[in-house]
Amino acid sequence: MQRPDERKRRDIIGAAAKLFATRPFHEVRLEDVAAAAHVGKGTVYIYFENKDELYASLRREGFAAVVDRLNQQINGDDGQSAWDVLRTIVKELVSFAKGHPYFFQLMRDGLHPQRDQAIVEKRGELARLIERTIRRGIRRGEMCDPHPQLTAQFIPSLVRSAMVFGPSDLSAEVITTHIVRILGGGIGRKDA
Amino acid sequence: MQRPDERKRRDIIGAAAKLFATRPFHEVRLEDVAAAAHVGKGTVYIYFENKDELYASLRREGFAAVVDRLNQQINGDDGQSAWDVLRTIVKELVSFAKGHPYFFQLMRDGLHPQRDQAIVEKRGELARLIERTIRRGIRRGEMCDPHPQLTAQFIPSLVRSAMVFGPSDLSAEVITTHIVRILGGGIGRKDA
Amino acid sequence: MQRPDERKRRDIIGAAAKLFATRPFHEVRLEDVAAAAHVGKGTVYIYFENKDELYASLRREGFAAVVDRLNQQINGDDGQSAWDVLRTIVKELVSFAKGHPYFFQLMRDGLHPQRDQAIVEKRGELARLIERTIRRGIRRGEMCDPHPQLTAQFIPSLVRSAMVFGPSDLSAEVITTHIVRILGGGIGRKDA
Amino acid sequence: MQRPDERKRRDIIGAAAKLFATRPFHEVRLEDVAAAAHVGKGTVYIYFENKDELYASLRREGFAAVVDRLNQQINGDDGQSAWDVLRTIVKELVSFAKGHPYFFQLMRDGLHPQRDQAIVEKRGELARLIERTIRRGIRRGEMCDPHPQLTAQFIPSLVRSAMVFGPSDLSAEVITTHIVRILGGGIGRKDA
DNA sequence: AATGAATGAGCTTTCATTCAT
DNA sequence: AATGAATGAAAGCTCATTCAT
Repeated sequence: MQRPDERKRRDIIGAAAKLFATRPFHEVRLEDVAAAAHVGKGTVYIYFENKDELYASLRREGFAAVVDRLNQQINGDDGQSAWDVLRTIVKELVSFAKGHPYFFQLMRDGLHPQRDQAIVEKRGELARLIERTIRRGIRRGEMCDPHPQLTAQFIPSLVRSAMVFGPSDLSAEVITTHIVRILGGGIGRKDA
Repeated sequence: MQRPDERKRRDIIGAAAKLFATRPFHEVRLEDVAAAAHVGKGTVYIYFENKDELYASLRREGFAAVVDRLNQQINGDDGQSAWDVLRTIVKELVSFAKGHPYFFQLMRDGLHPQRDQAIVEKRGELARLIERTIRRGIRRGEMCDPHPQLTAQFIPSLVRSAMVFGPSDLSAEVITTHIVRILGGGIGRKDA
Repeated sequence: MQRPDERKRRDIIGAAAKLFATRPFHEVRLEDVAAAAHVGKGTVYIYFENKDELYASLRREGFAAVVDRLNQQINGDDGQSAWDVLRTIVKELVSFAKGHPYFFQLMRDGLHPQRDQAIVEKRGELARLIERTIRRGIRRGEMCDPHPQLTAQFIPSLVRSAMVFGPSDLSAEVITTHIVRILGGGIGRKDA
Repeated sequence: MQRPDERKRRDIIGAAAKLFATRPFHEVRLEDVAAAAHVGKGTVYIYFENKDELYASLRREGFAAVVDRLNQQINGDDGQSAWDVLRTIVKELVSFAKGHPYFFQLMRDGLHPQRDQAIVEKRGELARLIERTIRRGIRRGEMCDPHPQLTAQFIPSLVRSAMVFGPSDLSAEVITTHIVRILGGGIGRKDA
């Protein structure tokens, strides 16, 4: 007697992530997802209610993974400056994006939007995490930002932008540095 | 590309833009587009080859409109500082986004991506226009940016980000100012 | 510009009736119905919501046709005796059953039962029509029946029974006569 | 046909009877049957070849049970009048129908018909048993029926009709009496 | 023997596209 | 040119059946 297999679920999610990021939703046939995950078509329906649910799970879990990773990286040290934390956040986002090109693209999809409350929730969690860091920076006198909430939304977007539209030969390091640089001082002339 | 009734063509594009921005591609039925444009289903096929072409046209023309507007605003005065130009660009992008929320969301859709070469081309045109401005700023000693190409991609993304995920009660003025402010000096502490 | 075609609807109903009576519901593929009606698969969905609805329509309209025919045959003459009317009813039911072997079988299907209110309604209409005749016979002293409502249900069942399980070589006349004979005097010994 | 656990087999048959009588064949999932019988899905396949076979077994055994019961009731006394026997038959049929509403409905299902030869056989056995009684009545001068074969089919149908479509508050006694009454003398006026 | 996870044939249904009017 | 009825390819999904445990 077999038990539902968590590993199989992850296989399916993985295969789906790849396919959904490769082509638009309606061009991904469930049969292909199943084949890519080396399971039967019906098996997908054991682990996911339907195609929409599979897609939503994908995004939900992608967010959760990022947020978890960020929380781990950040929570430990409390002595860090807000800028250290912000750099860590950007660095993690970029590194995650490089490692999971599929997830990241799906996570910032603005067209399958507010439908799934859990995703909105997760996105908000990420945004709040960033916003909190900025506000801490302001309190500590390290930062100055009249709209930290808006800026918090900007940061993942900058990462996405670099990944999706930017030159493909840039390293994670370069992208991270450039984003932090802009946040730090813009692109105005630097004088001594 | 003159077609029998140019007004009808615009009606269809308008209706399509609204629907495509509201729900994902595969949930937009051509029948809905036709109904929203107050034409018959067959009529859509007189003006557009097929659904994909309609979607591509939409995005292509959206880009063209933005680029045209920017070119008009910028080309006139050549005496302006690069910062003036950049502020104009951001302002125009935000204003266009506010006026055409549908177009703008579609134009930055990262999921139906490099398929249509003409769109990649158009997106590139916009990016180059911005990049050129930054490079001019650098040449004139007004700006300092080791990756102007990347920064050029950032700017429309910031606008999109503000529109799609930002608090919905922000005015165009506020958004513009915030983006320019970050580009100008980041969110670091401002000292005299 | 074509208009929805009532003839096409009847074609589909006809083809469906034949198939649904030939094999059980789940063995009737919509594709076969479409083929038998000489229309495309999608066309069926223009005229009927789905397979269940098609089946229900079939039964609904079958009942309506029988009831209509009976009403026509009966309403005219009011001078007739209740027995004349009852014989007409049986005769019509048998003749309808012989002419529409498919409809009749579907109409008395006891397994797709109370689901569709309209069918229950129609079945009730037929039953009441028969019951009314019996009650009239009782009032006129021509009949004697302590449970006319139950007897009214018996009559279509006798017809169905003869059609579905009876020897297939019996003529409509013989069946009608036998049913009326039983109703008239049972199978007890007839003495002068 | 002894099987490992005869009780389990009966559980499955019982659960299946209930479900198959409640909804049409294609809406009964084997999983539901298994659940209702408190066994695993695979277990059903140990006792029955497949779904069709399960359904057929159900009906076959239902018929066998009825026929057995009737034979027991009848064969004993040979001194009885044909009417006594006929009344016993009707009474047993009604009582069986009340006790096994599921079986009885299925046994007269006209839509899954002549497929299974064994069922046709069983149905024929019941019909012959009744027909024989009528013929005996005729021989003894107690009955008069030009089509005993047809009448034999009528009798179980009348029972089914009363069960499925008749008012649900009628007792077995009333139904039996009414059927026998009709067979005995129809619904014509009774004169001294 | 018993189970229920896995499978995929096969069904229903949708919808882009065609085309007669 | 304009329409929407008609079409059927193609997709999602179900569920009878199998089989590893």
